[in-house]
Amino acid sequence: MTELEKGPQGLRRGRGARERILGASQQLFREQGINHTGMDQLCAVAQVSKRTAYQHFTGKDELVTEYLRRFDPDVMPGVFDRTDLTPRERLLAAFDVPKTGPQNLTPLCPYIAASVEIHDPEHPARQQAHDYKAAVAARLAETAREAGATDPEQLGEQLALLLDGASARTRVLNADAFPTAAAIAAVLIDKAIPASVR
Amino acid sequence: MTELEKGPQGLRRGRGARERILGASQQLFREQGINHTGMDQLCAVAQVSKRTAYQHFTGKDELVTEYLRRFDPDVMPGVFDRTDLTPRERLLAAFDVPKTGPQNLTPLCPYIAASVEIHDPEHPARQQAHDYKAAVAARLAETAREAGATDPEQLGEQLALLLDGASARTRVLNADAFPTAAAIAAVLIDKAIPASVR
DNA sequence: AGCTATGCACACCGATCTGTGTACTTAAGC
DNA sequence: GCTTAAGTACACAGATCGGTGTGCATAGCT
Repeated sequence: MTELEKGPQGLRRGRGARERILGASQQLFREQGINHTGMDQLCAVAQVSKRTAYQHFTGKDELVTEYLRRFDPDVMPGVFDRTDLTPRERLLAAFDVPKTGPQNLTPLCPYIAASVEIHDPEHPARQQAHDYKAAVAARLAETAREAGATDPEQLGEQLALLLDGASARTRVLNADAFPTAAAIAAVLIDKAIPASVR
Repeated sequence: MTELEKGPQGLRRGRGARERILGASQQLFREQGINHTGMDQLCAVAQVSKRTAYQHFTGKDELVTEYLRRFDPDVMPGVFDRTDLTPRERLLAAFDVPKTGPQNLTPLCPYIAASVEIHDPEHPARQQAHDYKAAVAARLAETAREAGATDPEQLGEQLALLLDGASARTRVLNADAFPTAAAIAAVLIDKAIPASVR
């Protein structure tokens, strides 16, 4: 993808130091948060020297931003590409998120986490989070339109809010809040789609 | 309130160092987050020597916990004590939160912020957050029962999720998400209260 | 072989963090 | 005036933070 794979001279050394750094970021930022993960530990997990890390990224800020950008290509994988489901089923499938965190819980959305951990609203990572959340709402609205909703944009924004609420609440309460959100979603979807379409 | 106001010997010195420390916490933790607020800065704002701060609190952890505990007594002031409103109106009033943050936005709920900033689920501050959120849901459920909802507990949990979603989403998008949440709430409330009661 | 880009190991910098040790000051009660 | 509790000022410890400088090893291309 990047220009690094085919430099003027080869660079097969570590077979992708950048990948390992971003992989370690994904693991550590999720497990311990962004602020509590030092560059030393991150480089140790990535099996990369600190010097190399700072040759790939100008600083931790850029690394965090790139870490968030990595989720962009696949906005909610396993939801919108489920062509075997009806649009309505796809909207509900968005609330069936994998529970890969501790206590068999869904880990906090990394974009919410970053937006809370990083206080500066002008930080590029915050911008990434903003863009991603807007993209999710747009995808939901698009699917809502397919499902025949009268006001797809509104429904998309509503469902997006439910997802964020479930994510945040799951973290605070240490209990799965997505079923509650899904129940609300079902109500909103049924209300937004006129009976004639069903 | 505390045993400090009337010690064996007087202690009018600073007229409540503890209060000033907690006041500074409230301001700084909100404005810059918990992790990005050092004890030095906090003590400077509170006009208290660092030595005194550590005589009132065993450490920053205890200070953070106490800072959160301070919100407990008044769970959502200006909502549940509005006797001039019907129970239904009170439920909707919960979404009419003051916008005291930057850009005329509602600042992120301090309990969500603490739950994200503090990674350890066993941290007493996390427990505080858990208890508070459970208390809010209980209060909402109680009011829902007054309003005649068929399943008050469910409605309370749903509305609590909406509040958390609005708070988190406002932070991520830098845009007020509470109107959207209030619209959903209105739908849920109307659906939960049988027509015969209205 | 020689050049060059990439990466590593390791020491190191300055800043900042939580938390303490020490000696001095102030106010209240006896 | 003496004692005692509370607070202050200030230096400092120990750790960690993000980030750099330096010298050396390695791999691919020409």
